[in-house]
Amino acid sequence: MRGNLFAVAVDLVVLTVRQGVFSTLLVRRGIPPFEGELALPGGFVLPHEDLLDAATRELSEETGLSLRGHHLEQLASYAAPDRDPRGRVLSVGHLALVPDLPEPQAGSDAAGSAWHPIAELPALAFDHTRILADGVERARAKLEYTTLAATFCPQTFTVSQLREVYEAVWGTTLDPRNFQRKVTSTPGFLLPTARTTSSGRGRPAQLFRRGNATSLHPPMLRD
Amino acid sequence: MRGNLFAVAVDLVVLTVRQGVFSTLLVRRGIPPFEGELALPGGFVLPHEDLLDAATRELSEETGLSLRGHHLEQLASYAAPDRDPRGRVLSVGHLALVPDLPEPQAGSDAAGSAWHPIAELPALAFDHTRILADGVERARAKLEYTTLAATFCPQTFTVSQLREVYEAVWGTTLDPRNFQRKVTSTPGFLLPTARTTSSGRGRPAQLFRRGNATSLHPPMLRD
DNA sequence: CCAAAAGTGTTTATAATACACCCATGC
DNA sequence: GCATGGGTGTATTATAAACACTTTTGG
Repeated sequence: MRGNLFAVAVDLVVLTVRQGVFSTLLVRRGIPPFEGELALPGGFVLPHEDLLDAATRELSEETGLSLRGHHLEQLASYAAPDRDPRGRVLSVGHLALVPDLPEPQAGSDAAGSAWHPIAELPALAFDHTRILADGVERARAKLEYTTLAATFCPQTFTVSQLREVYEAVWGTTLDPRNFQRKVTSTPGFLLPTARTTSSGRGRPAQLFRRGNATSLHPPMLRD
Repeated sequence: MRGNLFAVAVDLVVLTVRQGVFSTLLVRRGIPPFEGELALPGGFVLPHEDLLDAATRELSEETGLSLRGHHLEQLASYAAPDRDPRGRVLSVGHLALVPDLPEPQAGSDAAGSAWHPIAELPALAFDHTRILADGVERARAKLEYTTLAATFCPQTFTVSQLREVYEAVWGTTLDPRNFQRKVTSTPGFLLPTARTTSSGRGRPAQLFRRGNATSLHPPMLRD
């Protein structure tokens, strides 16, 4: 085997919708390089570790948040020769879509972490601005023709909550009545629950769980 | 920097349509491990090399084929701890979509290479069966909602040639008349040329070049 | 003239949009 | 009762599919 060795890291684009705002999780770096700057959560892969395991572990270590039961997929790899001042580092970007989680806690290598609105992003360390942009683009594209929007909702949710996800991610407004028909008539998108919401004004809404369908024909948004 | 070092390789899923058959390029390995078995073209990334450059170089070295001017994109990374008997190797899979190219030539580390129909694939070395399956799936998905089908065609081509690409990749038949209207009425898909085909039976067809549009609304195939 | 492939027009089915309307609850 | 959000029905419009038909070449 040729001796051109790389360090391999994972970085995470963790996206959510909280209070109607499409947001991502950023850490304040506690160690060099880029100490004190904002970055995606992430770190090096261990010798016998799988990539997805590494992503889950690093997020837990740096923010205290667990990805158990939430959507996690590989995004892309970034390997420009000069992307890390420490040497040749290939980073495998990951995309996680989660519901509104608890506030993150500071952990190893991170001075702290917090949710930031996608609409007003600061500059990030390394090439993380690009990785984040790729993750946001992928998330928006996937919402369009899959049922992944429901991964932003709690375990049970109403049609309105689901609609607010689309509206937050795309910055559009959708007709509540046509939206309702669209999602309830798509087989496998929503699993009906016997329960309804009791809180709030107006007629109580039915609660649903995520269905097992993945693809969405036709797409949710037309250009 | 922690000392968990990986070798990094690139592997290529090179797809084309030749004589109406959706096909991929495979090499016969000339060195261990898996010597003598079929595999995707690929190899290790050099110390200061970018991933796309490495993919282009390795394909050229192993098959003599050039990707200049053709579609090449990153597919995904594969890093299961035991995927390579030589040690920890992360491979970045790539997807290339090319027109009907010349026959490949044997090169370094490869005893030979040839086009194989996607419909009747042999077992491959390493986890290359999985990488190839992911590449084919991605290509099929992208044809549906992008204008990438034209990357399988020569520099100038007719509407019929383009239709044959869709039919070969998906194994369906499409109505030539509706297809014609669909692609010619999509802005930026096809750039008209002054020339027409002179060969063949029937009315000569107009020749087109690839347009600069990328996305295709609405998608070409409905489920 | 005939066969074959290119390309156009028109009808029909289907699906998306707009929006009027009714329902169930809190106050 | 009335405001508020949930949910259904329906007319209109846009789009896709089916297919009859015309065009232009080779033999």
